[in-house]
Amino acid sequence: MSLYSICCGNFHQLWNSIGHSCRIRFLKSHSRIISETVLQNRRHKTGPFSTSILARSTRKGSKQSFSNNRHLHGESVESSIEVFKQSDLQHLKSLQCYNIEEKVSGVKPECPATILVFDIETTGFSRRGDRIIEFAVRDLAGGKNSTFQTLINPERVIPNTHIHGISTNMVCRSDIPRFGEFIPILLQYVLSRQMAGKPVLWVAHNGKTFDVPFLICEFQRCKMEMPGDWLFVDTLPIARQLVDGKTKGAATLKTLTERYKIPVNGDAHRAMQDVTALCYVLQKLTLELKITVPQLLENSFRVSDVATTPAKK
DNA sequence: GGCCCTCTTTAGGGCCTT
Repeated sequence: MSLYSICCGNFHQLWNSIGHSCRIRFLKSHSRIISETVLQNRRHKTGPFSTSILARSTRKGSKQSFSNNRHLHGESVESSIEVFKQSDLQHLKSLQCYNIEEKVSGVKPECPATILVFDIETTGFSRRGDRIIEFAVRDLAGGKNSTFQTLINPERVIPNTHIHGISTNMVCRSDIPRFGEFIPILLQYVLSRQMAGKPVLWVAHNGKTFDVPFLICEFQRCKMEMPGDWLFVDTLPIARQLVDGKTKGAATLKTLTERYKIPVNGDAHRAMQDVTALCYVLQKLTLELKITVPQLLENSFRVSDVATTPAKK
């Protein structure tokens, strides 16, 4: 099971929706309209395919590696034509072979997890002294209500408006939820997206040392616990398998969007814009490094794996 | 501030996030 097979139709939508990102201030979901092109393509597709390939990290000294097995579906490849370069498609098609088991059963394998790409905006870099002021997430499965974003009231002056454009007056209002009020809404949203008996896989860029510890500290400050079936993946070490990690700026989200020629519109450093960009980057990274969803799960980390210090009282 | 790399490990510096 690859991200390709999960997201092709959704990424097709993403591609078409760039420039039409959510501008919702508080808890309004963003619906997806299924493309007629994708639907038409799917009507003419053959059964599912899968293949096994050898994939190794080429970055010297990299400690993170992903083993093999990728699964592709004919419909995924075909419906992604408008999203990917012809060279990418040729690469994918060259990997295809019949999976007898799937062909006989005719059952399309389900994704082993709900994959949620997310990003936060904060009042600064310190998870102890700063606060989250915006949260955005996109479910790679797509469909209705697949995106969700909200501003969050930090109950303090925002010193870095020049970074994200979010001012104190925008969030320090009675109609903007505090993080403690936001948590149950987030939990309810995630539950609405979660498949029974399967984990939730959160994806963020530099999430291991920034987004996830920030979230954990906010949960702790509100005396709440994260669900035990939440797993996390950081795209930064994955990207560093492809680029020179010692070169300044080589693995930033901005550089990666430029590397893959991903058009980025809208306000810079806003959470949903970065989420949309990261969705594309994730797809491209996993394609280039031949990383499957099971491999992402195998290399994910849990809350207990993140070193955090208590939030300041 | 954690992670990673190296001119390292008895340390120091750069990257990445807002």
